[in-house]
Amino acid sequence: MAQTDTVTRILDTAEVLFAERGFAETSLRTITSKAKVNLAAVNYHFGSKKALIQAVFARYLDPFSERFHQALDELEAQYRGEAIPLEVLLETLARTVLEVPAERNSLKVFMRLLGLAYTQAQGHLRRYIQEHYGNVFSRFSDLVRRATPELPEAERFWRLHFMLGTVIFTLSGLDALRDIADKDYHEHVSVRDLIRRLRPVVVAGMQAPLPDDALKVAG
Amino acid sequence: MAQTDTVTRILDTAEVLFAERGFAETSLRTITSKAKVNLAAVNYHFGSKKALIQAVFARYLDPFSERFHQALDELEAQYRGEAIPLEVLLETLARTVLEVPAERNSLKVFMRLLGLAYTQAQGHLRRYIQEHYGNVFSRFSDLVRRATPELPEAERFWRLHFMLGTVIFTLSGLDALRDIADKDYHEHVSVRDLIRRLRPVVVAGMQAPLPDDALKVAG
DNA sequence: AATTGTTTTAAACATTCGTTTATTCCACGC
DNA sequence: GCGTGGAATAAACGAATGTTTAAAACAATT
Repeated sequence: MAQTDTVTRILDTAEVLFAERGFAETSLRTITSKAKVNLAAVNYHFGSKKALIQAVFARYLDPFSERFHQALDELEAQYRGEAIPLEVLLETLARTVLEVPAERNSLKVFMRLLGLAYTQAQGHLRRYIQEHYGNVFSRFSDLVRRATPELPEAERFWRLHFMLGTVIFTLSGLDALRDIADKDYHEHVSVRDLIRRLRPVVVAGMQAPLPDDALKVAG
Repeated sequence: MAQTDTVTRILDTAEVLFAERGFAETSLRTITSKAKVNLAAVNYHFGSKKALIQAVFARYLDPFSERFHQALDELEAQYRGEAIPLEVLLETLARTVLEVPAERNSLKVFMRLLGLAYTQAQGHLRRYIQEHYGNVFSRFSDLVRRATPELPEAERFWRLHFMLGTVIFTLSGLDALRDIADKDYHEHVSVRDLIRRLRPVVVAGMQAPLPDDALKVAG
């Protein structure tokens, strides 16, 4: 075995560079030279750049998916058919998201990658994620439905994505925002600190009063 | 003058392609061929691809900035030194954002571009926007401060960006989300409809209770 | 009609990219 | 020791990119 496995070194380097610059802006040559690995190694071990991108995501999402399913199993057993409160669901989601990358101290990278998955073109990535991890989102989404029976179907769908936007946007653009915050408010925030701030905002957003029906149909 | 001005045709085509695929993924050859314009025209009229990207943004943000300043002038005159209520500020912001691209029916494109400006690498773009339009944000941000005196400085800063994330993330990923919503809920939403849904969520998020101080200092 | 300055055009340029090839290296089993 | 097979390497390939060049086309002025 080399000093560290070549595959691991590629993944470690790639995820950081992808998170910093995006996929198209990160060349295989940049990755392999920074990882001190031969250029051809990526195609040898992963097959293509697309496959490397997917592998980077899988390394986070596989453990996340497994742990989150497990955590939801426990919650469902605990609540025995009753609806699980929204705060508990959100808390569990947050805890799992925090746990997974904690071992490698890469929470920031993970968040940024999630943001990229949504905003970057890369149709193959969206398909890959949808195909491999769509059921986790479905399950969570069903539980949220039972926790917020007062919300109309569509309203809940949109609010979930509003909140997803809040979290991913903030945490994925964290570095830039933190620079401003440091400068203007002399208060250095950690990711965990931010999540503490996010919680009441997300809960309040989900439970906001329904919009009035004016202008319901519009062009 | 050609059928339509070459510069305009380039801008019209570029903004749509940028919004669809991002900046790095859109080549000058794709733009110029779709715009039925010679490849060299971009470098002749704009100087470089970077300058073209900035010009695309300026065409939206210049009118936006002007109108928004003007709207805030009127509000300040109307409230004569009193604090302008948060709802009014948000309403004014939303109205201006809706007005600017309305003339070209390009609200979706505008929103997507805003999202890209935040999430794509393109350091030059962030610098350009900060430099040219930073004062509009500052002014708005000051008015929000006066409207929410109960919020600690830093908390308000972060909540503003939480809400910015909600809006930009949702509207810039609109097409993908709308596909799902159409399929699952048979309810087709317009951008204006979404903004109607967004309003109570944003207001509630800004006015959410403060987070408890547990774990205030964390790694 | 000739001249001027601007715009358009086709072609080439120099890089950079992802991928492939052919070779070398190296550990392991026989 | 020898051969075998997986891994690493250097080099090249073909395609695509942003940019530049130099000539042609055009419009307006005198």
